[in-house]
Amino acid sequence: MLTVSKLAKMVGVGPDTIRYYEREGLIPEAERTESGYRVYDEGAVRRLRFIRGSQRFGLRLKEIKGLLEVMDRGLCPCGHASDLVTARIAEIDQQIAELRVLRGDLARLSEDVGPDRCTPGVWPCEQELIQVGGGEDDDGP
Amino acid sequence: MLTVSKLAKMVGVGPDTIRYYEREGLIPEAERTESGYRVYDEGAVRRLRFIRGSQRFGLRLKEIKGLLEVMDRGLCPCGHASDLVTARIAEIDQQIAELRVLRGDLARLSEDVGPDRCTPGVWPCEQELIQVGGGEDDDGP
DNA sequence: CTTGACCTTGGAGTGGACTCCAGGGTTTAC
DNA sequence: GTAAACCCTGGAGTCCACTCCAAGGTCAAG
Repeated sequence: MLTVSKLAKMVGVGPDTIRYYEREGLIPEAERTESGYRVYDEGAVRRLRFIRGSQRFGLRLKEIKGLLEVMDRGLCPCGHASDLVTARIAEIDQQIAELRVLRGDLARLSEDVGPDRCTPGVWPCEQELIQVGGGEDDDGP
Repeated sequence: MLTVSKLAKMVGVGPDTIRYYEREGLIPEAERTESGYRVYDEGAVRRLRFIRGSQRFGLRLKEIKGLLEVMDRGLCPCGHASDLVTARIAEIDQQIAELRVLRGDLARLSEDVGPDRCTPGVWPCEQELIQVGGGEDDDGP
């Protein structure tokens, strides 16, 4: 019989996290001892590992909850999971693309701006950072 | 003479954002009209453009505040800015690397798991998502 | 003179996933 | 028998950069 912090240790989270997952409905309300302590079995370990594993793949608790609800109805969540994963891949590609652009901008910036670039009375980085056209001035309705 | 929302429009932010920056000390307390309205000049436009420009480069308000404080002391912030930018580049490289790993994992996952992969009584994605070794069991102190 | 668009303030809410707290009760080890 | 280490609860705090709110004051157009 597992107490909350033994379970926590087994899956590599804090006890508060488990209580939080319970509050959020990701795991069912735990059985209790006479004195009110939560008790868990191997099923809880599996469930928590599933949650943590899904998180490692960048799924959000809300989405994981959806997956678990499908499983709790006895259905296979693979189709649903596959959709989530496909969507996440697209998001990641998007994110990587954005980061690459940003990285390019930063690299250019760091060439132009440095400790040895300072000119009396002028702050090169200010110009670089302001970047003309910074204001998205509305061009009238 | 610019009111808060005219200034806001000029730099492409909401008026609340400007008041927020003031509260946070990124811009000095604005001059006021007799009736207490904030009034701004071109300097405020420059300052806000600097803030927004720095944000586009992924700098955090706290860091930007640091840059502005250097500038307010009459010094060139380029060295400091250059450090921040270098650090940010490293962070971004790290982030891109992590995202690439994650993307690879997800791609593999989505090959293994799909609507047509379901086997009666078995949920392929559960195994895939659990990933053996999920628990960072402590191996003793 | 009225209407509506602005301005003021302090404070609360957002999202995501925890994390920590006080003020109790319980169990375990010595 | 007592001290340490656990458990419980509800609620608040964390980070970040806003964003929205109510309740009131002010200003410009017609």
